[in-house]
Amino acid sequence: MATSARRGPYFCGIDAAMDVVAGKWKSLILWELHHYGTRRFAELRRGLPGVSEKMLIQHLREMEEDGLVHREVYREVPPKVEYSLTEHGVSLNAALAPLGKWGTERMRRIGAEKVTVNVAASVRR
Amino acid sequence: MATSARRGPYFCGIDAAMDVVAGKWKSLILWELHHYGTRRFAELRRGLPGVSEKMLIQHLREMEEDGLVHREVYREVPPKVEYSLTEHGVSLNAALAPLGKWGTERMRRIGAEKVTVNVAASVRR
DNA sequence: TCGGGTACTCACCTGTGGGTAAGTACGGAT
DNA sequence: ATCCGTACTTACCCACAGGTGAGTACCCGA
Repeated sequence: MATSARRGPYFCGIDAAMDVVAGKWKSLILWELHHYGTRRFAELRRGLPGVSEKMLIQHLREMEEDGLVHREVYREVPPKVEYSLTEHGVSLNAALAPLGKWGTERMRRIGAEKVTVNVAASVRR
Repeated sequence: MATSARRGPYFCGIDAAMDVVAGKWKSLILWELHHYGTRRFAELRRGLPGVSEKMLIQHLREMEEDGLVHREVYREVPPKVEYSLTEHGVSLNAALAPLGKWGTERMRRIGAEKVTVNVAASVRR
């Protein structure tokens, strides 16, 4: 994978911000961590119906590199790892809030559906 | 191309907003149109050093579909087309402002460079 | 007459983002 | 004895985002 850069050069601030948020699940991870404060790997996986474990880890690692996410490992058996937002992650999440509002408004306008979380299915597997 | 959907379903507002902004140049087009009010195709191309004409058009068409951009054609020779933001485009741009600030701060933190616009080169070709 | 500028369209190609599926090491429950 | 759950890692595969380069129809300036 060679741990892609995400260090510019950028055209502008939006460009730089989009770079760390780009990725199918990153904004959702951000939201999930903000909402719950602290989450374990499997909790995140269940909270984001449809993520593959590979992408979840990859995104978490990148967000850690980018200083958005803190990773706390408890040397236990079975393994336990807790993820949480750093100060930068929290501020990024705050900066995304107006965008979220705009998006919600857009969903209303175009009558988009929300993802139907088939809880039964996602728990089953 | 089959004009991809961008109509959800979405997990949340951010998801819905990211969907219309996703694309290497869209946020920059938004900024450019916001800054200048109205821009012609070739002006945009020159304003975004590195865009391919194909992507510029494709993005503009999608943003028009999404109701962010207005396209005004003047039936002249040589052709003249003016692009500008719609009300929704303007509000999206406003919603992106805090994100832009955050990104600018991040650039400062990590010491990222700005894209060096080699004007000579981009004019030459 | 040639080149450059307008705004595109079309065909082709490649890199990579993201998905699938299996494997690992360990303990507890059934 | 087997399966489930923890948190991953690895290998493989494919769709598609985005780039390249050429073509179009017209006019203007050198």
